[in-house]
Amino acid sequence: MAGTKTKKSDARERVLDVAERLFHERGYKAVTMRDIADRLDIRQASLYYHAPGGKEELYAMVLERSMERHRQGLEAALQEADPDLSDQLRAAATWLLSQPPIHLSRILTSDIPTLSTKEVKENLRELCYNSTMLPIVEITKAAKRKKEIQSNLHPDILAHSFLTIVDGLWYHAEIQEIGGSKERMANGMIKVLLEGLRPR
Amino acid sequence: MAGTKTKKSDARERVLDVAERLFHERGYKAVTMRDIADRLDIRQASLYYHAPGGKEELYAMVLERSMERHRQGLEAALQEADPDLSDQLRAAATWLLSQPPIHLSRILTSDIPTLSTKEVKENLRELCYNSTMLPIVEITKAAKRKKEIQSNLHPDILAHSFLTIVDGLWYHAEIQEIGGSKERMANGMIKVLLEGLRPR
DNA sequence: ATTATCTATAGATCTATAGATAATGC
DNA sequence: ATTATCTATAGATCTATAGATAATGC
Repeated sequence: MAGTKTKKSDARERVLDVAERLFHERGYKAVTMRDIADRLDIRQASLYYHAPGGKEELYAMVLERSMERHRQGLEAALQEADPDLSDQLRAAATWLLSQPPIHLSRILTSDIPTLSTKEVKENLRELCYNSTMLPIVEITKAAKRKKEIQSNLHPDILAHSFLTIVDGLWYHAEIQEIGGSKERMANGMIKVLLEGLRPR
Repeated sequence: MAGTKTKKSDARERVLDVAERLFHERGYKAVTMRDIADRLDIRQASLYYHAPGGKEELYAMVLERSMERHRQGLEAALQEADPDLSDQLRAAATWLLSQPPIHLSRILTSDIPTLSTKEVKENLRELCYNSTMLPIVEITKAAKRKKEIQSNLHPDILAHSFLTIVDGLWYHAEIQEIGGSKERMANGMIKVLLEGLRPR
């Protein structure tokens, strides 16, 4: 009698999975409730059972779930990795590349701003920050304390740059075989960030 | 009799100005023809005089014009700057920050993919590449030839990363006073890319 | 004649609501 | 009773077309 089925709500998870895929791939406005329903082989109206608040609520649920997953994944990856920044960044990149691309900059500058309620927007923005940027900010701060790195740049800028760089790797990997796997590219970019392009 | 007015078509330029502003700010799908018309204080249908092909054509015209401007601006900035990479990148960043943010990654991964004709998509993608990435790719290649830098990363990845980093500075500058102007942040990030975060 | 607008409107699409139906679990 | 779907449809919004109008430039 191993419980093979429906822990709590199987249908709900399927809806969120498909919605997440589409929202993250195309952006909030480019996805219709019908697109999501079609992929689930259900009727568009049926989505309102899972998200009575409509499309905005569905998007918020999706973003909350995926950000929470990233927060946990990043923190776990960082705890397991060696304490030096190079390994930490590699571990973070490995986690990020094990998941679908976030498109963080689009989420922050396009998707969230089109939502209608100020409060939801602010909550989601903060959630994005805490889940993706904060973990990276923390390790750069720690590295700075240990004199491992030296920079007068604001840690937020470093963290944001790191995340958008990793996001960008998906694009290159899709467009053409540019030279190796995403993970190799990530390692190369991390080396650049730490050692610089100029020969030492 | 200094010709103060309408060189060729004043109205057309105004339409493209407003459309560019909105499309680049919010993304293709989040902007309606009505949004654009409202800002111009004209009727929505009047836009079809300037863009008979409709919204997609208007977007293509906007993107073509703005990419062409960036190509020229970047090339001019790079020619005037010192030949060493540090100055070249600073000049590029200064130009980019003198213009509204491009949101290049969103254009490439969200806006262009939602267009309907394959040919238009491919042309616009190529135009984006040639106008923004190619100039940066060229200077990194030249720097590599001169042994100024050393890296086995694909130049496209470096160029793309550079552009999305600069794009990201707008976000930080908007959100809160993080520590200085965008130009200062750009210089800081360029220094990181060249010298690395680790103390030399 | 050309340029740049307008009004009116068709047709498509999209979100959302109301209420019915069927299956499962107590 | 709860869960998860369905049908039918209202209402809003959005793109696009047809044809009229007014000003300007030859």
